[in-house]
Amino acid sequence: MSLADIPPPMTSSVRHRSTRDRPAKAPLSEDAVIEAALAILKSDGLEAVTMRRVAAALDTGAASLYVYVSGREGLFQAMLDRVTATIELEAPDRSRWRAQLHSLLQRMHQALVAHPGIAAMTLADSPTTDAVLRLTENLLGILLAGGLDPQCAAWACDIFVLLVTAAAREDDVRRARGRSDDRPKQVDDLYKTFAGLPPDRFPLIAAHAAQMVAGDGDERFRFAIDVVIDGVVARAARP
Amino acid sequence: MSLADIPPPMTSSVRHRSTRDRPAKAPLSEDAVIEAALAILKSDGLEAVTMRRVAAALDTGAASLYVYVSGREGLFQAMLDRVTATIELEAPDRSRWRAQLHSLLQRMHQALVAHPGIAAMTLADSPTTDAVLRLTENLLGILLAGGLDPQCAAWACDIFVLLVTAAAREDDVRRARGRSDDRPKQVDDLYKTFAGLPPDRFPLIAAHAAQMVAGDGDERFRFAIDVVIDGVVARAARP
DNA sequence: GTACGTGACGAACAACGTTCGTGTCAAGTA
DNA sequence: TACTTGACACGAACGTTGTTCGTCACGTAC
Repeated sequence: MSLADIPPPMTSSVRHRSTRDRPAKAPLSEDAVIEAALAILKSDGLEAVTMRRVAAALDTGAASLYVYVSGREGLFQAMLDRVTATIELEAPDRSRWRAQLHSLLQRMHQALVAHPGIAAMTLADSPTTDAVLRLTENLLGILLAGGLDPQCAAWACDIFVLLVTAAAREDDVRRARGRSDDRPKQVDDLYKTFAGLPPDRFPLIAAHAAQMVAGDGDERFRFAIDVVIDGVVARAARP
Repeated sequence: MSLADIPPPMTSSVRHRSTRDRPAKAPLSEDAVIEAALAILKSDGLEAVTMRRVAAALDTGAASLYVYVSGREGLFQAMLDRVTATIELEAPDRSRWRAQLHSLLQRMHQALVAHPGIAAMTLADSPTTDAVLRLTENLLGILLAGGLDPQCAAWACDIFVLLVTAAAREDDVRRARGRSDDRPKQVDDLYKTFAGLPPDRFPLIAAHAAQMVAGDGDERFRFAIDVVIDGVVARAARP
C-alpha cells in the first residue's frame, strides 16, 4: 500500500557502498557461511555470531544467508556438525580399548576447545546428524570392544559425551572471563575466595580450598574420564 | 513469598490505561521480581523470561526492574540462587554416606527439573553465591565422610554437579520438544531413527537401538551417579 | 501547606532475527 | 544476436529484545 517509496538513496556515492557492483565475487554457499561463522566464533565467541555479522564477513546482507541456512539455530547445528566431522575416529581394538577411549575423548575435547563457545550448543541432546552419529558409533564400538554389556555401553556413551562437552564449556567460561593469559590470577582469585570463607559456615571448602581449585582443565578432564571408566568397569565385573 | 499474587488483573472492572493510576500497589522488591520471573520460567520456559514480560507480570515497566536487578543475566543468577536455596541439606553421616549422596543429588535434580530451563544457567561454572556454597560444602562433606581423599572429593564434587545439571538439562530439552505427555512417542521416534540406520555404516547403533533409548531420565541419572561413585571408590581403594 | 527525595514510569536507542519485494546477473533459447 | 527466464543477492522494513535517561508522581517530614 504505502509504497510511496522514497527514491533518493544516494546512488551517486563514489564509494561502492553496495556489494553488488563489485567486479567479481565468490558465490555464497552453505560451506562459506559456516566457515565464516566459525571464524567469528573462534575470534569473538558464540554471542558474536549474529546473522548480520556473518553476512558482513561475507560482504553481503543478512537476508542472503537464509538461502543456505535455515536460521541462526540451524547455522549453529551446522557449525557443530562441521566441527564434529573433524574429529578423527579409529577402529576399535579389543586389546587397547582403554587407550583408544582416552584418545578419542581427548580429540573430542580438543575439537570443542578449539572452537570456544561451540560446546554450548548441547551435543548432549544428541542431534542425529551424520557426523554425530559416526562419532557415537565409534564411541559405542570402543566400549563394546572393552567388554561392556550393551546397556552399560549405551548409557556410558551419554555420560562420556556429557563430560566432554561440560569440560569444554568450563574451559570456555574460564577463558571468556579472563582475557588472554591471566589464568593463574583467575585461579588465585577463586582460591582466595574459598580460603577466605568463614570457617564456621564453610569449614570444608575453606580447609580444602587448594584442592578445590587444583588442576587445569585437562587434568580435571582426565580424572573425570578415568573415574567413569573405573566405575563402568567395576560395574561390569560385578555379578 | 507466595507466587500466587502474580496475576491480580481482574480485580478492577476496567483496564487501567496506565499502571500509574492504580490506587495502591504492592511495592516492588528483588524478591517480587525473582518470584515473578520464576513463575514465568515454570510456565513458559527460559526464553520467555524477558525483562518486559517479568515487568508486565508485576504490572509495571521493564525499566523498573533495574532498580532491584542488575540486568537479565543478574536476574538469572538470582533465580538460580533462589532455587538452589530450596534444596534441603543434611549432616554428613559416615555410616550412610552413599545413601546421603544419592538423596542429596536426587533432591538437586528434582529442584532443577521443577524449574525447567534453569539448568541451562550453568551451575557448573560455580558461582560463589551463598546457596551454592552451602550446597558445595554439604556435598564435599558427604564425600569426605565417605573416606575419599580431599583431592578426589573436590574433583568429584565438580563431576556430580555436572551430572546433575546435565541430566536436568536433558530433561528440559525432552520436555520442551514434546509438549505434555507424548514422551513414549518421542522415544519411539528416536528408536526408529536409530534402528533404521543403514547397518553397513552404523551397525552398532542400529543393533543396540533399544539400549540407546532405554530408561527414563531418572533411571539414566541414577546409573550415572552410581557409576561415578563406583569409580571414585575404586580409585580410593587403589594404592 | 509546602518542600523534598525516592523510585516508578514512558519513551527512546541500538541491535537482534527474520521476511518480503525488488533488482540484477548469467545461462538457455530462438 | 536478441530475448526470456529463473535463481539468487540485496535493501528495507517489522517486530522483539535488553538497557538507559529524564521526568514526574507520591508519601513523608517539616
